[in-house]
Amino acid sequence: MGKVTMADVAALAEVSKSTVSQYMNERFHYMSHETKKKIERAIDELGYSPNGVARSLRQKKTRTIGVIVANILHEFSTGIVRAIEDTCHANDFHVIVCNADDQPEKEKHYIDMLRAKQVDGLIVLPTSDNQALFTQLVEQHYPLVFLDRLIEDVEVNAVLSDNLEAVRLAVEELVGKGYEKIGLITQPIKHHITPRVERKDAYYQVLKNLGVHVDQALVRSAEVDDVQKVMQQMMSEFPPDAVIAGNDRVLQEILKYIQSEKLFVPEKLAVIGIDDVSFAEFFNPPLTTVAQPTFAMGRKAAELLLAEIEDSEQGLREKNTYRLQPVLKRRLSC
Amino acid sequence: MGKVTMADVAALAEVSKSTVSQYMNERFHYMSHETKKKIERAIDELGYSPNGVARSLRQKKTRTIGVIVANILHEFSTGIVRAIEDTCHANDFHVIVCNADDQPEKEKHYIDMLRAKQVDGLIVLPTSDNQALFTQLVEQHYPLVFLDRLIEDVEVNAVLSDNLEAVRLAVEELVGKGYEKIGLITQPIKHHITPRVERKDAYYQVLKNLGVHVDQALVRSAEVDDVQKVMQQMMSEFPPDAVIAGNDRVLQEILKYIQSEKLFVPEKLAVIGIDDVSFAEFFNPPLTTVAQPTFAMGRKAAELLLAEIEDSEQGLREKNTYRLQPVLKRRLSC
DNA sequence: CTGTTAGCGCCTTCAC
DNA sequence: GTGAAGGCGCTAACAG
Repeated sequence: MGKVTMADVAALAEVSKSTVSQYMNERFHYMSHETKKKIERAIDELGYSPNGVARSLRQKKTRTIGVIVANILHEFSTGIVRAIEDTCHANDFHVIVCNADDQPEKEKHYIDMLRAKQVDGLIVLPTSDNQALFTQLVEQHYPLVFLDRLIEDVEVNAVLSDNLEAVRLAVEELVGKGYEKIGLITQPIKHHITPRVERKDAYYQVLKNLGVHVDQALVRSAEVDDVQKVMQQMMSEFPPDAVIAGNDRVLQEILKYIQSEKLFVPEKLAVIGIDDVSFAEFFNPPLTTVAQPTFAMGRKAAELLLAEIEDSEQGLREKNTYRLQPVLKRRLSC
Repeated sequence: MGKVTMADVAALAEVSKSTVSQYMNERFHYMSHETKKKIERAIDELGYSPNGVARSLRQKKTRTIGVIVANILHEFSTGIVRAIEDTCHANDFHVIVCNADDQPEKEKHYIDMLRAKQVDGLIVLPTSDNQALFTQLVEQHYPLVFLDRLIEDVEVNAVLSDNLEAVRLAVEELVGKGYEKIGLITQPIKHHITPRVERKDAYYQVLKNLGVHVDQALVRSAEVDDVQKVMQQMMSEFPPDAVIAGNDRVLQEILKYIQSEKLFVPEKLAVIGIDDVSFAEFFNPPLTTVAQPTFAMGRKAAELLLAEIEDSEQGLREKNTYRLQPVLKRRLSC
């Protein structure tokens, strides 16, 4: 019943609070079978359940972590969050999820609130170049892991997908099938949004290695709302025979464009998306994609964070960036 | 940092802890401008930030709520969670999200953990008929709101979509367009999974009102993994000319079946989904759906819960079930 | 094996 | 206007 305290249990069981505490923490090395029974009885007679806040205050551990994503509505974030939650649950941790919506102030605000709440650590998909803030966290040895994105000069463990490999898979698939004018559309390239930068760079690099000429007109970046317009332009000015969607959001916009123009896929335009999407399998036609290992990424990040939390030494170790491998899902859109 | 306490601030500002406390809580009714300044200075000199855990212990409020969904990977839950998070954030609350995966034990475990953590309230999409547990919470006046599903005899505020109306919109649209053999596929009907029950009942009722004969062969329930098989059977034994997907998961399976059989939609089979899905708009053909007001539902639930939390009187008021209105999204699949 | 003591960091009367 | 004292519920030495 909420307001039953350890003292009540102790009183009823006729022992002291500390004995009850021992019991609760399963430290009954030498506890007599008898007192154990008495305490047991008292506990369920009163319906006692320990107050986690008091314990947290005492132990300076909350067994809670914070996760800051851009927007949980994005499939990628959802997968990440689910994986983190699972991993934490397995370790008796809880997760507070926050949506920063790519707003630096919101991100900062959440970080402040979470720290005030004494969460034991943070997994963040940094939505902004909030360098100073993160540097400060690092200096204070606050357990922190980055996911999907990196921030320069902030030394933390980070989990990313191998973006070069993702693009390589996509491009080689396309080139292998004989496509020659391969477009790439990404969201706006901003310095700190690692996947966009890396994928674009990879695109050039892979095509170069393959000896394929790249026309600048085929490489475009745009806000989600402008993707259809950009597609339109590209198709009329310098029509590609295949297009790579830089991520799931872009893919959706490309599909809207295709739908509105009633373009045949892949005959008129082949499509390949980076990021697997829930509807890829039964889309018409089924969509070939490069799936990021979302689940594995979330789990890895959670594992790294929990390790940092449980082992304070860990905080001093060298930090790494882990690259997880994407996989090509061959379907029929190219 | 982090270990700076109110005492430190008090010492540096040369006032007492309580004065600092007053300051932190903006209770400077009569505080001299001077001490205010001193405290201010001390605070940012030390980079002080109050310890939420200690405050929570003292105030018996954590400004955190728990949300238990079946699985955050489902679009419906994602939307709900996002709306809840937004509403809570606007009120300076945090949200701990848990995935019960339709497992009663997991649900119970989460509820226990969350209560131990002293969360101020719970929003749950009850995944199981854990009646006793919920009844107990209600008796203890623990702030609790149900979402999407109801549990008999548990008197709490609940937010559901108007399932009768949702089905009515779908059926009338179909009948209006001249379809005569309208199938319905839902996940297994279990007593406590309100939307499934209500939608199926509504289907019968609406068709009856319209004077349309219903053939039992057209009404099927199946686990997600069996939906394709059931479609197969239905199409060969008693082919409908239109099918209503009882929810988003079922819709996806129906679409897989359609994809694998290369059926033309809507010529060969019209499709209408209850639950809007992210890809409906650009699917081929664009899918007509009945959208549940996911966002509004989440927000409403959060508002009800926060009201219960902030106003203890509220807990004694009569509880209601709020029905939010779905809307038909006319596209081209029927 | 169990009890005593002393806080964790904050808030809140109640004096001064 | 400000300070002193006590306590929220639990844990961790240290005695016994």
